[in-house]
Amino acid sequence: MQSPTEFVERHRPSGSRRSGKRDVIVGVFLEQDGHISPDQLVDAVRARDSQISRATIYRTLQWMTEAGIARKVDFGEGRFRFEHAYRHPRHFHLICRRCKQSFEFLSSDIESFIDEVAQARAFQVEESVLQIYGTCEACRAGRPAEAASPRIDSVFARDALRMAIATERSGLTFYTRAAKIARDRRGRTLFERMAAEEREHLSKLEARYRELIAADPSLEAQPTFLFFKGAVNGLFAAGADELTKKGAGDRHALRIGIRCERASHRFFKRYGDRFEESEGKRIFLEFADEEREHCELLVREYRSLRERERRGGTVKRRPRTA
Amino acid sequence: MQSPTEFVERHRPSGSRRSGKRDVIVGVFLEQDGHISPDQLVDAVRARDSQISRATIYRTLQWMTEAGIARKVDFGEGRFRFEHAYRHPRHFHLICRRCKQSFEFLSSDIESFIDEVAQARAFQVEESVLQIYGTCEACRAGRPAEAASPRIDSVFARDALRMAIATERSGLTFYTRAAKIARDRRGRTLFERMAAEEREHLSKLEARYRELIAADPSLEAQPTFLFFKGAVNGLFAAGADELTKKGAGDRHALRIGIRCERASHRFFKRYGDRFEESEGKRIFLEFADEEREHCELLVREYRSLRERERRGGTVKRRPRTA
DNA sequence: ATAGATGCAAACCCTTTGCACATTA
DNA sequence: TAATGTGCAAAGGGTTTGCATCTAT
Repeated sequence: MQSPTEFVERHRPSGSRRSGKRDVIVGVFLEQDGHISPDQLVDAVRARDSQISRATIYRTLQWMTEAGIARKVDFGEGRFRFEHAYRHPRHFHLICRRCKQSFEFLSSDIESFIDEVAQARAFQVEESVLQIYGTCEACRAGRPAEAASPRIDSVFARDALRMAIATERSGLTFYTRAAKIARDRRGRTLFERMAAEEREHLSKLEARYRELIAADPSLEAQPTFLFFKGAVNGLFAAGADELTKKGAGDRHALRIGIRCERASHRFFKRYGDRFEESEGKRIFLEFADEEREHCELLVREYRSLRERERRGGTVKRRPRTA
Repeated sequence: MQSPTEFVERHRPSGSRRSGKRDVIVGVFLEQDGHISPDQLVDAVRARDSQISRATIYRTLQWMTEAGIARKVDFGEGRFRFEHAYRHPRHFHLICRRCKQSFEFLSSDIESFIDEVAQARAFQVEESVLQIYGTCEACRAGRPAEAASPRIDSVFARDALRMAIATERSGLTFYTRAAKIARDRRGRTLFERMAAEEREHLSKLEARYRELIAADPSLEAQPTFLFFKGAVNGLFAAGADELTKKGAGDRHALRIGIRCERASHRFFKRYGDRFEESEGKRIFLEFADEEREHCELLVREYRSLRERERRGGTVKRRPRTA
């Protein structure tokens, strides 16, 4: 796992010189969590070190933003705030107007609809900002603001795992059902093997999940960071439905499987790529890899099945290029 | 349909006095479309009338915002912009960073996921801001910015109609299927009647749609304003699916129908209520009313069916309160 | 030696406000 | 007449910048 220093080094632009003051500012900034205003940063920096000018802090904020170390956010307060990107994926915000606290989340569902809208307009998206203003639970209940949650990084990892697990589960359902439905023995064997493999991956992912929770038991109770309802439904669950509806043959089932694995791969890959270095990112990319392997396996089987059909003359339909 | 003057009168707060200058500012403001900055408004106002002080314009903008005539928006430019609410529902924005133009849209899909996220956090939503930054089609193609589209009002009405039509269609499918499946004659008759009614409403809505398009043929080609994929799938389509899956009996089918009509009613009512006075709002509310009537009809039939079952002793299951 | 970093204060931009004056109910 | 609205200029907050000075490469 990447350290803050490595993170900064990786982002440092080539033309720029090292400077003690900037290092202090960047260091202090990375220690903050949440979305701080330049003023807050000035206070925090001055607490640690001597007299650093406000201008330098503004300049360093700009420098960090350009380097990708900081993100400038605007909560409509008439001034900007900054959040750091270290182990901190882009996200949306729920903003309490009473206590000014903000809560972060991501939703692959919302993002996929955003993509859809943009596509309908042939609009090329660079950045999406979603801010939900209102009153948080604590404020409505008259309770004091809650203690800061653990670093978002772990919550993100937790949800990435949950997402992978949910996908793996729907995959398991899919292959189990496919095995039951399969007509020829070889197809059944493959599907059973896939089901077994999903089961194995599943237990690995679950073990990893338990490990994560064991390392920090408070993690489990943290509110969801990554919402992904449609994502999972859209992957294997829909495929499993399709299986039952159409009374599909083996080859058809294979095709559905390939489609699902491919969609799943693409999904996890895309998400993984989008995020800054983090545990969640790694989980996504690893899972994307597994899905790619599954996909290749199915494709090989599909080809071999068609080959056998052709040779054995048992071709039921017109040969079609996948 | 409401005129700008009526609109302003309806929103004028009781304590405030009439004033010629304010009237001019409000008038000029309502003529603008898009999201204008105070500076732009100053220019526009001064072009029409004498010397109105910048301070007055700022004060009037604040006055309009409090009165609900204007909405303050923040595109992260370090200053605010204002858009008027006259025949102009709240919406989300696609913002082109190159030409600074912004495109408006709404998505019931996104909004329902926002609700879901908020609910998971027990967060009470007051306002959601979604801004998608990027490059618009015209800019990417090197074309000049497109001519201003017709007033968003008509596009909104068009999409409200499309949405109602889509819902009506899925309702028609539902009742047609229900009629086919129905076991007893009376149930079949009811479903057939409902199907006929949906068909009639459908043709009315379609006529209205054609009328709208005839009044302004350019309307049809306008990009979607209101996205509603999930909404329609979530209403009758899911109900129709359920019918086939479960091989439901008449009573069950009635229950599903009631649930769908109710969901549909709630959906259109909620949206209608949320919008400012506009043609789209009216369409939503009218449609909500129709769905409520359907719902009542089904409920009456459901009660009578249960009554007959009880009297005739043909009660198949435990009597349960709906 | 030279480009980049820093401090200071002034400038900037957008917006709000105090106060005297004008206007409306 | 009493409460609002208007103009002017000044103040306000947040942010950027010009310029002299310093410092890392």
